[in-house]
Amino acid sequence: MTDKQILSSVKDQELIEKRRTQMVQGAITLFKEKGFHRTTTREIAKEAGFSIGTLYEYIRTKEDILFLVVDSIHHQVRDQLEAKINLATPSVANFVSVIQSYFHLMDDMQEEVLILYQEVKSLKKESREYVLRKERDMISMLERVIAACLPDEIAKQDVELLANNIFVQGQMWGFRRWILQKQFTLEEYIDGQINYLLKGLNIKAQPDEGFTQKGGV
Amino acid sequence: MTDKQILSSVKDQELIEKRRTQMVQGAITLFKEKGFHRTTTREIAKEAGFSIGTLYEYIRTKEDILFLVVDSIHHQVRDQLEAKINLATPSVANFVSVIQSYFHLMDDMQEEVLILYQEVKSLKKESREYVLRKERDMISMLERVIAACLPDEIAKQDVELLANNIFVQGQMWGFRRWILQKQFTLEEYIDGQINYLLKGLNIKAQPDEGFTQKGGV
Amino acid sequence: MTDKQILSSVKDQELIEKRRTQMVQGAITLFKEKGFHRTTTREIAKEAGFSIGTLYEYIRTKEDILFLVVDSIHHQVRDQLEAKINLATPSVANFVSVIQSYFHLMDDMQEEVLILYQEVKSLKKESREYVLRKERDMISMLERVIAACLPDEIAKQDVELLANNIFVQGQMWGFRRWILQKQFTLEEYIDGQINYLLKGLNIKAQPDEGFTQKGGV
Amino acid sequence: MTDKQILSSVKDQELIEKRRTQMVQGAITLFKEKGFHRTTTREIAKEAGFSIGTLYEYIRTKEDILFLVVDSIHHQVRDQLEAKINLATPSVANFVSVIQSYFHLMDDMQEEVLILYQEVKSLKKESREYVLRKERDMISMLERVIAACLPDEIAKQDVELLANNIFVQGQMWGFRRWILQKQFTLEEYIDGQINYLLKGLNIKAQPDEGFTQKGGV
DNA sequence: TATGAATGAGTGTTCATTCAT
DNA sequence: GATGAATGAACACTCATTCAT
Repeated sequence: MTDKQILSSVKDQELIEKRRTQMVQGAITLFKEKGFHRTTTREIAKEAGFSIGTLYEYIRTKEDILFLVVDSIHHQVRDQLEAKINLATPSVANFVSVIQSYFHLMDDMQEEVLILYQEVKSLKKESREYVLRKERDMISMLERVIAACLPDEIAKQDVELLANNIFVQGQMWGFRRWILQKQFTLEEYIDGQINYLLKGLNIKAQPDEGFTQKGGV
Repeated sequence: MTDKQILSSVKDQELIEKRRTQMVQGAITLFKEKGFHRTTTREIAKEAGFSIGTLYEYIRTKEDILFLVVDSIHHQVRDQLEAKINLATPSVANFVSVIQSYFHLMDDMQEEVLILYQEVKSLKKESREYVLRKERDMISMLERVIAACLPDEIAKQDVELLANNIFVQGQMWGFRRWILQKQFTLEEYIDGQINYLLKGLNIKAQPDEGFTQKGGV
Repeated sequence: MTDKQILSSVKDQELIEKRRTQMVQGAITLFKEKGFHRTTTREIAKEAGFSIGTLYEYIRTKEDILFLVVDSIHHQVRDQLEAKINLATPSVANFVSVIQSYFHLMDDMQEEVLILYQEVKSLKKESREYVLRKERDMISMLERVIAACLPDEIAKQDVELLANNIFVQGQMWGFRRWILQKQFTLEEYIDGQINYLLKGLNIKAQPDEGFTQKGGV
Repeated sequence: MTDKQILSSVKDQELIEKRRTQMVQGAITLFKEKGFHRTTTREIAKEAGFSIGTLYEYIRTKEDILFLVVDSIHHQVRDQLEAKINLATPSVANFVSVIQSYFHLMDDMQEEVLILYQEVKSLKKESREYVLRKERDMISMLERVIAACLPDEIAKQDVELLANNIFVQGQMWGFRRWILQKQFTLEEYIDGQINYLLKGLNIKAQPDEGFTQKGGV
């Protein structure tokens, strides 16, 4: 549904998907290093493994690449987060576990998230709005988890604020790594944040164990 | 101390300061609109009120301008925040008041803070580290306020985490305005955040009033 | 005889003719709109109803298409003009009628003639000379009509000049339409031109009627 | 008054004029050879004697160059023609002399006139209309000459037709040179055309001399 | 000190043409 | 014979930076 918006001269849908995946992977690699503006379409083509002419068979403008990249990152985050959410038997432990997974995910995708933050404003209005809508969806996912697991304790507006805070605290681990990652290990950071969250909600944390799952996400 | 790092062909220190102030103001105006990469040195010179030749008498490269801009924004934030901090008689109310001031400040400087977030990575390593050091200073200010006003209740690592959270929550109001400012007024946002902070610290909020000062920052 | 000069990978002569006809029709449509240089081979293929690969099975270069187009236009003009010429019983009325037919033809083919004028110089020397030879043939046709119908009154060089003038005045109706077609109807234009022609030749025009045939060409 | 429409980053008006003159001369040289589309902006810059960057200080787009070229050619033709027109004591001889001058001028400027014919359609609507208006002015000049010198003999619509015919016959000498210049010398061509003109107007040509001035234009 | 014209490497993008399937 | 994905040379245009005045 996404990719249809980006026009391609090539007709074979599978090929389009394959080439765009290559393109996006190459672009992400380069954007991490040098950002969108300092990266050349030629460099992206080379990194993706095909010629500049071929690149432009699958997109119309450089901005299209940025859109595909941003969209792809969102998809990854969303899909992986969704996989962690199981609201069959909602509970505080359930909530905690989702938050932990989300923080680990943000750890894995630090640099991708940085791209999101730094380059979204380079998109044209329409694409930007599309992307922001996607982000709202992700926050909604967190809201649903909160509402399901902590049902009676918290007003609608508080749910929203909480979801936003969690969302940003996860991203913060990555885009403020130069300070946070000197002061905390990931586990410490997660424990600390969850601790405050629960206390702020007047929920008792289990006293004798950290919240952090041991095995990573 | 800052400006000495940026070389200028001009000798007159006062003049340097004056021209750079013009230049930075022009640049900020333009960066808000179009970001660093899409803004031309010519445009900056024009906006500043002098010629491109003159511009280059006071800097060496376009990146120098970005550095000056980022540095200037930091200074502004820092100075205004410092003015709000009075630790003569530390108290919870005192802490709350500083946080409120900081949030109002972040509201005023939304777009400047956006520049910080989106363009710092365009600085060369050395400048970037300089800028990040400045940011650390600001977080330290918050840490000092926390440590002074809430002395016994909170471990060192928690202070750090808290300071970072507050710092980012303030910035978040601006750079996530497209979602937050649809859901909350500034006062609601501030009240909500402070509420959680204090509850997370097991401090009772005064029951019969919002925390928000009425008269703006 | 023409098409043999343009090489094709395909052997079947009928197919060649069919495909080239499609190609030429598509190309003319596009050239009218945007000219030769602004029209893409891809666009021509699409307009012709087959793929770019197929297009190149029937020609060698883009210029070949232009040649085919120009040649085709010439053929059309020539064939239609030839059909109007009947020198069995030559007379002034006969002459007038041919001229009228020619002017009507030029009216019908305004845009095609424009292509001739604007793009012939884009042909390589050899093709250009071929095309110009064809044009000379058409002028010769006019010369023959003049010589046959107005035999005694006019020297050889004058015949040539006259033929050229008539030829250009016909084209002029199309390629200067932005001015002529505001000032004259086609009938007025034809009458006017023929009037001068005959007076310049000291031939009396029939006093009580316009020369213009009523039923178009 | 013309050039103001083409924006330049350079402020010095004299310099603009100088550089644009260089540019236009270089461009004309190249357009004669290869036409507008096959000529590169870099080639124009080189031919003009400056860098591609400098070229773009004086224009915005390649089309601007074409406009300047077309406008310059028109100016030249117009100015030179105007210099030949002296209607103080109008007479048939006067008329003949202007026509002769015009034909000689068209001979001198054959290739420039070709550019006019072949490239005007590459201009955007607005510029094209501006150029066509200029051309109408030139035809008006011819109309005025005709009306002044041959006052009683010819209706308004006939004046218009005549002016257009003369105008095109002049240009035709150049853009149909491959045929005309094989059949006629310039003098023969001029004599022939004027001869028909006058006969068509029932004016007696002086019997014992050609009309052609001996000394060229 | 101030100016602004000059520079040219670099960028996004196009498009005629090829060739494996 | 037909297809259309791949190619890369070529192009118009930009912009940070310099330097003579």
